[in-house]
Amino acid sequence: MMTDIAAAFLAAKKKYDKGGNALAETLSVGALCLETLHRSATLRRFGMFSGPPKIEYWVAEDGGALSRPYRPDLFIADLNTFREEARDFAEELRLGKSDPARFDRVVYTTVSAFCLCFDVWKPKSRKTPGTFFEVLMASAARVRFPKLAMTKHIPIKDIPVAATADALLDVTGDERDAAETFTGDSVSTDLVLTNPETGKGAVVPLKITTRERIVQPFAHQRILDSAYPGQFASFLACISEVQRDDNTGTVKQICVPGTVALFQKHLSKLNGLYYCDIPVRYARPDLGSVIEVKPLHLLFEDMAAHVG
DNA sequence: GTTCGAGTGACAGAGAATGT
DNA sequence: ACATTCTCTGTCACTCGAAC
Repeated sequence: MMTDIAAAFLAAKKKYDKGGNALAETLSVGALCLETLHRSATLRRFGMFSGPPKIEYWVAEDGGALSRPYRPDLFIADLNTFREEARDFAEELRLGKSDPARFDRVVYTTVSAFCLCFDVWKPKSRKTPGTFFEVLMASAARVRFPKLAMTKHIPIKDIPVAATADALLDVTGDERDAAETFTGDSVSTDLVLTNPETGKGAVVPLKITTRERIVQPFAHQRILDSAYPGQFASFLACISEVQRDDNTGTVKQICVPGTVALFQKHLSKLNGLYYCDIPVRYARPDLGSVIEVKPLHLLFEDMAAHVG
């Protein structure tokens, strides 16, 4: 059964890589995952996030293998309901306006169903769920913004290194010459949408979890700020930040609010953090006053506002 | 073939919270 | 007051798959 899911995903990715619109395909993969979970796994309560507020999490289980925790209140468990919601979601994207709750729930369910399948039946494959999230959101963006150019890389051309980086090192003349003539630089991200008319671009790093890589979007934004001042804005899009604690039967939200605030104040400014499932710690006003943390359905609106 | 990036389990140190 | 446990954050090691 995992071969079916993997094959369906591969076909969708292939179409997306070739520049096609793979939204319908990725949503179908989500439905296939949901169907497979109902047929071959048990969906059951796992435990609570300690809060406040307390939040209930469920897991998928098969043959002793447990999935990551998911939120049943955001997860469309019924297959027929999901198919209907997914169809409406795609239609609304085409029209350029989305129902907020539907947007978050469809994305959350599609990605979570895929993750749960991989957690239970192909746990060694760590990278694939993140790629799936990327293909889904990029395909959705392609439908929502047909006029914007879509890439994954931003070339950094002909910018003297001495002018872009802070003068932290007192390099010798030879070293500086070597650095200034290096021209192969490029910022590699998940998704970049650029308006050909205004030249403005939205950079969207897409991550299942930011843990361990949180510095990356800030570093990229900093590079872009010095290479193309005022042109690019970053919108960090994530699903959730949770981890099972099997010792206590609880769910932990893995957050680094101090680090995020520090980077936002002193490294570079992201336009915002966007979550399907905003971690409790990130929803608090002390962090919100430093960086905006919003539900995922506002992502496309905010991107549109930036690129014009 | 090799290299590289993404995601995850595990763990360590600091400091806070709790127990005795 | 002291000891123990918990929480928060940062880091390492590892695997897989994509890219070269």
